[in-house]
Order: sequence, then C-alpha cells, then structure tokens
Amino acid sequence: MFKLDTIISLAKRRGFVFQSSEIYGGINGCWDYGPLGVELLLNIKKIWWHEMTSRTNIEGLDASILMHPKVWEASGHLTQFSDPMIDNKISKARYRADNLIEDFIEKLRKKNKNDLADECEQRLEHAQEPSDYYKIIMDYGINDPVSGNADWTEVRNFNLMFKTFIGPLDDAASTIYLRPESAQGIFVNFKNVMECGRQKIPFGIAQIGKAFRNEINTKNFLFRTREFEQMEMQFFVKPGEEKEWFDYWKEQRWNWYVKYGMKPEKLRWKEHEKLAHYANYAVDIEFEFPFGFGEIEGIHSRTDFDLSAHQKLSGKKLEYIDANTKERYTPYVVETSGGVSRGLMAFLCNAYDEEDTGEGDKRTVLHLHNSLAPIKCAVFPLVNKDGMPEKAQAIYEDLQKYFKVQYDVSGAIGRRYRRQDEIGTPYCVTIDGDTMSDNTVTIRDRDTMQQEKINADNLKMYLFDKLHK
RNA sequence: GCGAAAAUAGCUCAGUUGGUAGAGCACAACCUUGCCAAGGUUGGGGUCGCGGGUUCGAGUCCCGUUUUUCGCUCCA
Repeated sequence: MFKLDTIISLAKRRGFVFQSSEIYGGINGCWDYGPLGVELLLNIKKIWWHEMTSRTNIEGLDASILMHPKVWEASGHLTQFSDPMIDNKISKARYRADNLIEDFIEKLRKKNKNDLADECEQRLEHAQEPSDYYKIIMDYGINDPVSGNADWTEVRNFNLMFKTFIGPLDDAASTIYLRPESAQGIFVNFKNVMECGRQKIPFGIAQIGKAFRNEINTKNFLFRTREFEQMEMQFFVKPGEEKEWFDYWKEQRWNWYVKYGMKPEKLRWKEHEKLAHYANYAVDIEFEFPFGFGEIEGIHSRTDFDLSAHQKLSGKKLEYIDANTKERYTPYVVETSGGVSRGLMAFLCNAYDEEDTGEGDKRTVLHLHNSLAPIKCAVFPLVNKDGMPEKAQAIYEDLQKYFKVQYDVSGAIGRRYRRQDEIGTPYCVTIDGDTMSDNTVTIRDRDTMQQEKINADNLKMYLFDKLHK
C-alpha cells in the first residue's frame, strides 16, 4: 500500500492535480485538474456516460446548478440537511448534538435504565430546533465523553448548503442555493424527459454535474471537498419492483468498476445500518484508499420520496400512467450516484505501482485501463538524426487526429519509456532505422514491456483495435 | 472543530550556536546515444507558505495566520 503523499506528489509533478489558488497560499480543500488530470477526469465521465446512456431506456440530462429555492424545501434539504453542533467549552471537543444524545441513550440501556432511555429517545425523535437538542442535553446532564464535564456551548445549526443571491439584493427574498446534490435536477425534469424521450417505465435519467456542500471538514486530498462532481442515474420503476432493480444496478455498477481495471480485492460493499429518511434500501461501493476504505458510489432505493414531495409542493402531477393496464402511480426511484473525483482518485491509487526491476532500479507505472489513460500513445524517434525525427513527427501528427498522443525526443529511449509509464500511457511507438528502410515501427506495451514490430501503415488500425477492446 | 507534524527550486530534501540560499532528480538547448531511468557541456528556475516582531543582521528565534498530512470528531 502506497502512501497518499506518494500519489499526491505524482499528481502534482506530472500535472494531474494542483492545489487551487496555490500562488495565494491555497484554499482549503479545493483542487484544480491539470492537463493530464482533466483528460483522466473526462475519460472517467466518458466511460460512465457511455455505460449508462448506450441503453435504450436511459436518457441524458444536464440540469442547472442554481434551482428554484422550493426545490430544496420539497427535498427536505432546507430543514434536514443541517447538523446540530455543540462544543464543549473545556475540552474544545465538537459533537453533533444528536449523536451525543444517542450515545447517552445507549449508555442508559447498558445500565438497564430502559425507562429513562425510552423517554430520552422520545424527546430526541421530536427534536427539531437546535434549542430542543440543547434542552435534552441540559435536562439529562449529558457529559462530554472526553472531559467528563457538562460545560457546553449552545447548539448551533450547521447547514451544509451554500447560499448565494440572484439579483443585486443581499436579502432573504433573493437567497438561492448551490445545489447540494444533482439528483433534484433529474426529479424536477422527470416528466419533461419521459415525454420527450417517449420513455415508458422502467427507464432512467443520467446526469454528470457539480454539486456543493459546505462541509465542516475537508479531508484526504480529493476525497472530501466542498465542490465536487457527481455522475448519477435515477431509474424510475413501478412501486414494488424497486428491490429487483436495486439488485440489478448493484451488480451493474460493481462490474463497471471491475471492467475498467479496479482490483476486486480493493472494493467492498458497505451496507447502510441506518437508512436515510428517503431510502428503503441503500448500499455503497467502497474502495480501499491509502487512508482506508471510503465510498466511491452509492446505490440507493429512494422510493417515491422525491417525486411525491415535488408533486405536493408544486401541485404538478408527476405520475405515470401505464398505457396498457391504465394503472396510475408515482414511480419509485433507484439511484446510482458516484463521485467523479473520488473515482479519479480511486483509479489513480488502484493503478499506481512501483516495480522493482533489480539493481535498486524502480519503475513507477500507472496501470490505467486503456480507456482511462490520459495519453493513449507516445511517439519516439530512436535517435535524433538520420531522418527519424521527421518521420516520427509525421506519424505523431497523423495519430494526433485520432488519439491523444505525445511526441518525445529528449533523452535516452529507456528514459522516455519511463516517463510514459509514470502517466499510464499504454503504448509507445518507436521509429528506428528499420522504419526508414522497410516502414516498420516498434510498439512497446506499458504493462508487459514487450515489443512488437508492425508496418507503420497498420499503426492506426492496430491502436484502434487495442484501445477499443 | 480539536491534537500532532510539516511547509526552502517542478519533485525529494539538506541548510551547524542567527552572518551573501544548496544538492540530487526533473526541465530547456546542444553534443553523445541504435530499445528500457540516472553519459557530457551549458542554462533557466527560489522575495525560504503569508504577515508581524526581536536583532546591526532572520530560512534559522518569537507571535499570528494559511495550507497539507496523520490521529480524533464529523460525513441528512
């Protein structure tokens, strides 16, 4: 297992990821994608988009980040997407007030004080305002588990949605939010997409886009950031059939990661112990990062929670009428929701390897799937003379029309191979003396380091074949 | 948000009791080189994260701050 620092260092050195606003000292938890990073990011989105939308029953969508404030009222984000936080004045420890109370209830049960525990639990369930949590903590004299005292600050609500304004007025009436999830853009467009796409249930809507959460902490490189990109698909099904589809999409999504090179032993399922208010089934796919297992995608059965809520608040019908059976219902939704940058980080960690090639020599290589590699092929003249650079340039310029290709003449040939290994380029093409006489080129494979001679005229087709396998 | 550590060239780091900012690799040019890094010459690149303070003088000492990593906490 390599350290996260090793990956960050490579990412920086080779232009995958830079700290945002670096020349001003950086800004907490924000990252920019460099020339190779943006290619990798696009490739991840490309293979995901292809996987999802090359099906007859999935349509694409790109919804606006700014939405009507009522969307967040309906979805529950305005009231529920916040954490009641409390600080202990002595230990400086910060807790979520509800978690603190839950732990307290658990302790009561262990001491067989079930009556008191039930009573406390009742009050917790009805708690809404920060002051409600505060009263519970005071009334039961709940202590800080760390310092053992009960010297608390007030409970404050920490809403995770970013606020901004439409128009010049800096007041409540013009307040809108950066979307905290992209899913709502799909739900409010459910009818539009279904009708334009002439879709029948079951069908899905796929979308890739940014979302924003004012997280209390950012953490672990790209893993927890306040600005992030999601690739998600909401699949609308007949109520009662959601479990079947949930299982289907679970399998589909796991297989997608494995298909594109994710080592199965680095992946695991994480069942949700406590379901969110909108879900009746939920599971995460977790990847083993250097800092431990972390979620890269969630598959959730969201029931009709969102469509019903929008239906109720907007007054617009979001139902489906089965043309054959005349059944009328609000569809259930099975969601697959992956983080693009978490995916990038997972694919990077998964691909990174340092191979011992003997005599203290080390080969750093990214074993990225061909579809993911930022650069598909590099072209080298074996030496910088005898017409080889000109020939190599010509081949490079031709390939460039079809693939992302690099040309490199600088340094010994072995060194140039290593440069490409480090950024995961699957193929290197070398132009040598034979090219000049019989028009053959040498193709070197990143993973096996094996070489193969082919006619230069067949190079394009050779690469097409290899890269689209 | 708490605690710990770190921040000096693109990367990895050195820099002594405070006294003119260094190495290796990388990068650029030229030479060499005929298939798996580390051949030669030359060169570019750093207001030592940022802001104060102490001092004749601060990369070095002090204070603040920002960022990152690790551990807690947190992640409807």
